[in-house]
Parts: sequence; C-alpha cells; structure tokens
Amino acid sequence: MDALWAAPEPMTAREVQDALAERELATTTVLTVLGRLERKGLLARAKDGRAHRYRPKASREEHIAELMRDVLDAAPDRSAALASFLGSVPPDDRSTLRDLLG
Amino acid sequence: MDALWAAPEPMTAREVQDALAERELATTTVLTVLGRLERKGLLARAKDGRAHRYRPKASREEHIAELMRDVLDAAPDRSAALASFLGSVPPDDRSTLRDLLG
DNA sequence: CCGTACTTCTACACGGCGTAGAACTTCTAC
DNA sequence: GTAGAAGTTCTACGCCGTGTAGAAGTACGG
Repeated sequence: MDALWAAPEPMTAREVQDALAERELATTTVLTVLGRLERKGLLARAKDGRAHRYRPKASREEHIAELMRDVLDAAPDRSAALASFLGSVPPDDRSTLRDLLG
Repeated sequence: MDALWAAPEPMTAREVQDALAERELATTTVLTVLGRLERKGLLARAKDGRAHRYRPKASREEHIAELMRDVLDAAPDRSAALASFLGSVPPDDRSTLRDLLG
C-alpha cells in the first residue's frame, strides 16, 4: 500500500494500477485505496481530464519522519527516549545525525 | 493498554487490576491483555506463589526507541528521513541529540 | 446516443484490540 | 480432605483498519 509513492510523480489511478501490475489488482481496488489514503491526508488529488491525478502530500522520508515524531510524542521522557534511540541505531545513523546537527 | 508500565515494577495481574481500578476491568480482561503483551514479547513473567509476576522487557522509553527504529527502517533513504525528522522536531530535542552525540 | 473510462458506494474477510464469561487448577483455611 | 477463593487458560464478541472487489452512477469521445 505504501509502495504507491515509491515513485512519487503525480499519477492517475490507471498509472498506479499499471505500476503495480504484478499484483493484478482490480481498478476499483486501486481507487478505494487511493481514496482512503486521501481521506487520511496522505495524498492530494486534482482533476486531470476525466481522471484524477494523485500526489503525495509528503515524500516518503517526510512521512517517516512524521511517524517517528508521533512515536516520540508518546514518550513521557523525550530525552531518555532519544538517548535510547541513539543507542539502538547503527553508528552510521549517529554520524549522519552528528553531521546534520553540525 | 500501554499505560500498564507507567509504573514498571513487576506486578501481578491483581496489582495491575488494582492500579487500573478506575476502569473497573474484569480480572480476566487484565489477564488476557497481559497474556497478549507477553506473547508479543513486551512482557516477561515469572511464577510467584500461585500467581505470576509480570515485568516489562523494556522500559517505556526503550520501547519507544525501538518503535522509532522500526519506522526508520522502512525508509529507503535513512539520511533523508533523519534530516526530515530533525527538521520536524522541536529545537529542544535537537539540543538533546547534540548533547548526546557530544 | 452509446460505450468506455473513471468514480463512488457498498461489501466481505481477516487480524488486532478491548472486553469478558466459562471452565480448569491450585492453594489455603477450616 | 474438602470447599472456596485466587489464579489461569480458552473461547468469544464487537469494533476498526486494511486489502480486496462488485455494482452502479457519471461523463467524455466518437
């Protein structure tokens, strides 16, 4: 389901269906899923001819970042959670973070 | 449900039930939930007299850190996800991370 | 106008979760 | 030693999200 914005250019339902051809999904299935994602605010759509063109509101990475924030928000002690997170993550990620925090 | 280890000392089902007295849960309800959490690996239990004593396998913060890692693992581009995460998080959290990464 | 493309509405199975009853085991107190 | 309480397990039910899709409506193109 989330794999839909592996290639996030605005796509019509038809194009999504073609992109997922391996799964042999019915057209209505794709439409239903796209509709639910739109209702959840993950996709935006705009009319394009007789069809709609669906566009991710956020990139996959932005979306993941948001999920991480949501999880973190459940922590009574954010610092402790962040510390534990840093400790459980591969060293490369710590380097990345160090660089980003400059 | 997760609120069970707000106070993470090993507890019997009875004690958990008492701790959640406001909710007036049946004893079996508490047992069921504790059992499911144990099956999911979140709790460990040890016999203590006729009852069992349940203990969180990880602190709340460790658990949250683990969830964050799981989410991050879904990112094709970890660096981008981390960058986006840093950008979406309050400045205090960035300070915390900077300190922790010393 | 008629069919094809597209959409919406409705539906079903399945799994997780909150809830709990019924039935079984085991300890304790008489 | 046996009855009742404490504890546990098994089973179940309703609700909701998700993956799947059919039926029916709308609209555009020839």
